[in-house]
Amino acid sequence: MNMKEVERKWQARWEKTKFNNFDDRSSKPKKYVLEMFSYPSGAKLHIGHWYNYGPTDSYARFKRMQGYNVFQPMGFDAFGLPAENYAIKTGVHPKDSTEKNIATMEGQLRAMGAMFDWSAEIKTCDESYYKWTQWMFLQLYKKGLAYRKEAPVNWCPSCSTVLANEQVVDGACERCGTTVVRKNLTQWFFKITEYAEELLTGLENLDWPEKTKLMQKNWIGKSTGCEIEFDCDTGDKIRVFTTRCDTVFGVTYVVLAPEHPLAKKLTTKEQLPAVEAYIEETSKVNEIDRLSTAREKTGVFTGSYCTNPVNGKKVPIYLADYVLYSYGTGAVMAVPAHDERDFAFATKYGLPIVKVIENTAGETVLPFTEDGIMVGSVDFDGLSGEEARDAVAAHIAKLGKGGKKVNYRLRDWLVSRQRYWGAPIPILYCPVCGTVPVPEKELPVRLPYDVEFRPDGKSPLAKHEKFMKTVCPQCGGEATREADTLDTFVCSSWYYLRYADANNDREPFDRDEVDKLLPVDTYVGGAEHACMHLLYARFFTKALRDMGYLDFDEPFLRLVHQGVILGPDGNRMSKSHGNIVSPDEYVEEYGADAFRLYLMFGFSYTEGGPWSDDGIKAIARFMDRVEKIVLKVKDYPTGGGMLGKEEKNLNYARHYAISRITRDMEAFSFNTAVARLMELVNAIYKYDALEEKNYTLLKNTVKDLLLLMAPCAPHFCEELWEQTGGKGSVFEQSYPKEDPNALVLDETEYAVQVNSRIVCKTMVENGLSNEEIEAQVKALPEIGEKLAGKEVKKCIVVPGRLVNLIVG
RNA sequence: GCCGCUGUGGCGAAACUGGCAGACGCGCGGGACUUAGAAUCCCGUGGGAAACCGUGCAGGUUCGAUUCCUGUCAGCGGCACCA
Repeated sequence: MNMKEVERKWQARWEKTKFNNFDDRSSKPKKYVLEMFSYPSGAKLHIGHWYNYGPTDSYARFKRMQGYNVFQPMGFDAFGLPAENYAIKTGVHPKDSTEKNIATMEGQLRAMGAMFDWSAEIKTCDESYYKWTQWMFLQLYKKGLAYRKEAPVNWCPSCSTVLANEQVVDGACERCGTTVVRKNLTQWFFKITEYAEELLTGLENLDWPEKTKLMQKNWIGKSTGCEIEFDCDTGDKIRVFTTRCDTVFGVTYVVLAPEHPLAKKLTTKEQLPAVEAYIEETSKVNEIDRLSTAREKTGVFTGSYCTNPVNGKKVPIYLADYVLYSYGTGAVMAVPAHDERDFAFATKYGLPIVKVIENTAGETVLPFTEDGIMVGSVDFDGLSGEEARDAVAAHIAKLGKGGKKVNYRLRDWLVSRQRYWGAPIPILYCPVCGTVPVPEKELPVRLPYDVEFRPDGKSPLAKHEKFMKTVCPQCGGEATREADTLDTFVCSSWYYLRYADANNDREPFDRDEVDKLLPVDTYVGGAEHACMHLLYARFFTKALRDMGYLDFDEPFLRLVHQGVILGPDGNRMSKSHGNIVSPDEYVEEYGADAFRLYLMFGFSYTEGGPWSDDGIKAIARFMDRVEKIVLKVKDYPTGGGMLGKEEKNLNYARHYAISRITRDMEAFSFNTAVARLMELVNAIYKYDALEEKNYTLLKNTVKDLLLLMAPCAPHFCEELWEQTGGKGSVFEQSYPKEDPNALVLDETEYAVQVNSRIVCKTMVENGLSNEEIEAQVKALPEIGEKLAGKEVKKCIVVPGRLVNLIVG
């Protein structure tokens, strides 16, 4: 078959008949199948795109043939850092390079033959889209879910610019090699923590991979503990969070994160130089290193003391970078006897170690971090575990110094970016009225085209006078615009909603349209999004629900992660590894269908693996075999009504394939689905080789083969469907349904074991009782030998599988 | 470092809920067809002469473990400004 011609023919026909567009008037149940949209960083589709979109499209087509009205949109996550970096390097404007890349990718995505509904296409960098991204920001702002506070950024003092984590290599700027420092800026945040509890409990009912749910759960990091207030001699109060308030009598010092607002305030004059040097030093260390338990602990004494509320003891206040300002209260009570980090720190700095928990199961070796009996804790001695913590927390509450507290590791979402290529934050600053949201009717706040990208200490928009200067909508006076743009994750947190009503210019989406199409039934994308994108999108959905814009709680009911196709050397494909494999030559040589089929067959979908093209020829051969037999059988007469053993076998193979492929397609187990197709083809060839055959049965089996295969090789099967006289599109046909009767066999092969070792196999008539099976097995000559003179102590019959005789 | 995942023939991989390890392919070996090659078709193929041994490694639970548990090694993903 001339695949190039066939692909063009069917793609043109689908386009012309709007075959892939969602049918708004259909009464069939809807199925929203969504692949994570593409980031147009390079001009061409890479193997990862094909791997994500090809097999998932086959799933969508499968659902369509099962009678669903399928919606499968596609778009582009078009803002982002790479386009801006490319602009800095080459001078090509991000808008120009992005639009060019998108145009190329659109063409390639069409050539893939996926049934994307292009009428719902979105590009996040279009005004018609980011207008509504800005609108989302305003709604969150109005709802009190967007706020400003100081937060650190990576700062390159030489380039005078903010760096993304990715641009920091070994603590230095990737461009100039200067050591990067942390610097505080006032930035915008979304209050995702407000939804921490619901984001956690909502996971329960989602059909998501368990590992992904677990990762989100750990990311949210709920822990129940106690907040305790330590009064400082200066009159300030330090609040600490601990999950081990049963150790509070063992506190020998308190530690603040170096960024803690009280850090400098509590420092005595004598200690100031040391403290300042330490803070400076820590600003160069990243969080991952700071959290490393293997790294040597460092810290500095502030010179001040505070009081342990439970025993009135004065303890010194230290700064140390193993305490993070972003977690809990940014301060901890240190109990070196019962915490490994505190123990290491106390040992290094010669601080006292006071044991207050005794091991009940043996010797107490410090640091002892498990639950045990409280000692040296006055009235609480003898208590342990939860009971101890409850009692201590209640006591602290009674003292008015804190009490039980639920804490989340989840932090608010920092959405400000000091960059150009993103949606401008729709806020302005008026000397009179303060922070003022841009009125909705003035949206979008347009991203100006003529900007200076060269990093020189000011973000690109801040340098653009015409953009920055504006008028306050409240007082009419002069005002300045916010110069930061939004994190691209904001754009991708609501795109799946926009697809439902992509061309609406009055509102981000019509509520009825969204409630009709959403939630997404099946969402497919990389596991690297497990925590951030997927959590942000869930947060947006919940916030929009609470603001009355939609009527469901979760955006993605089912989630599937495709694996990663690595380079042939087993490394992630990248320019630096020089191991990038382009799909283009394969598609050119074998066609889109063969390439898709190969991706489905050659890898476990959720695992991925190193690229290898061994076997792509086998797929081409398989397709040839299918074509040959389909065209051969087409010309057979009908009739031949016999139903012997051979016919029964063929019909069994046919319905076994239907049953298994249906199950495998549903489960995204594409490699086994294709294997079952191959088996069916083998069975058909075997039957066709017989002298006499039931032509009607053979024709029906071949027809089912075409229908089963259609989602996996869409152009190829459309063409064969047409050539064999099929009416309309093959995708308008119903997916074959299994006949349970055809799958019932007269007998089943059992493995027979003696003492759990296989001795022989035997055919067992179906429907026998366990006792009858046991008797039959014992009568086998091979078994008789083994059992000679021995007593059968136990007989285990696993129905349909095996018999295990235990003899003594 | 922390969180999560993965590890099965020469290779890609299968294996329902603890029940015959290696389906389906690649590769390889043999054969048919052909003047020859290509293509195609058929047969065989975990290791071992065999007893037996085999799912990263060491243990455990069980009549039975690729599957469950403990420990360990290796690789991969994420760690909040890459998306």
